[in-house]
Amino acid sequence: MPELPEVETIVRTLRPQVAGRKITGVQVLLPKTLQAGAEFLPLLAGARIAAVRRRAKLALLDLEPANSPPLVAAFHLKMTGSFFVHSPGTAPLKHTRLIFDLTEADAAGTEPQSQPSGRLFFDDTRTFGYCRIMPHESLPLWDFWAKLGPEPLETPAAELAVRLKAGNRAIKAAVLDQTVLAGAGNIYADESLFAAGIAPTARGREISLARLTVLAEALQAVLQKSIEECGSSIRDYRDAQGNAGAFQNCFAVYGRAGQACVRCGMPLQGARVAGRSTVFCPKCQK
DNA sequence: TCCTCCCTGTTC
DNA sequence: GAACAGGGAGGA
Repeated sequence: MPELPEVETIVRTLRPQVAGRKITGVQVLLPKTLQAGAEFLPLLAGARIAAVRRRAKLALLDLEPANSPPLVAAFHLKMTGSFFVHSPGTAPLKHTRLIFDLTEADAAGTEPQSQPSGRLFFDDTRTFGYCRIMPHESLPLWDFWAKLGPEPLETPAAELAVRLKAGNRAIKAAVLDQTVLAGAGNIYADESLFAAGIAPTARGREISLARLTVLAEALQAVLQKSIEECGSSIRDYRDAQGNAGAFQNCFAVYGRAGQACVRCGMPLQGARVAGRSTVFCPKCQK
């Protein structure tokens, strides 16, 4: 379940492995994974990977085809998407959905080498993830992209607080809503609500702006800390070098229903909020 | 605003 | 062999 810190870690570990290299070919092993942009596949042979970046929970490859305008490949990893660079000739794995064959990084002005020197695999066990290829200039026209809220780590907490206050739903639903702020998922929603002492079911409208600012700051802190720990590895998350993160060792509430609250010792409570499994402390969170 | 569904591997 | 994990689309 890559959320913002995990996708950021994946992008950081993928970047040095593929940036500057050229694509020599693409294999689509599961058609539905390529959710849009199949018509651009013929342009990819010879395209240079100019940048690897993140927005919200999306991993983006900026591509420069040889003789046409820039493209972007936008990947949503959902729960089980992952990247890994294998040696040339490596056969697809059981859950490999997409393969980009790559050359070595090219020196400026040189022709792309004809021999592939690596294969970028997009693996996705549960097939919820997707890739969309589109012209770079079309990115703002993609509805999901256009509706994304601000990056929580690049936005003042006070501004995030105002956005969280809108609406009358459970505050956890607002934190998870990518149009309110982009990048939080179930883990970081629960962890930030605990850190801020706010019950996940509290209604945004009824929480003071001061407390919502505390929540926004808590979210920023927990995301930042998790990035430093290279994300949370529960079940199968790995970065693009196959390494696990360590932030799961810092969880105060996520996955700890029935265990003692780290603050007051009371048993943590499990519940279902906003359609998601939720853990909170009934005493510390109001 | 809230619920169901998509999907497969793991756990009970 | 059922319950569960969950981001986001789509419908009630």
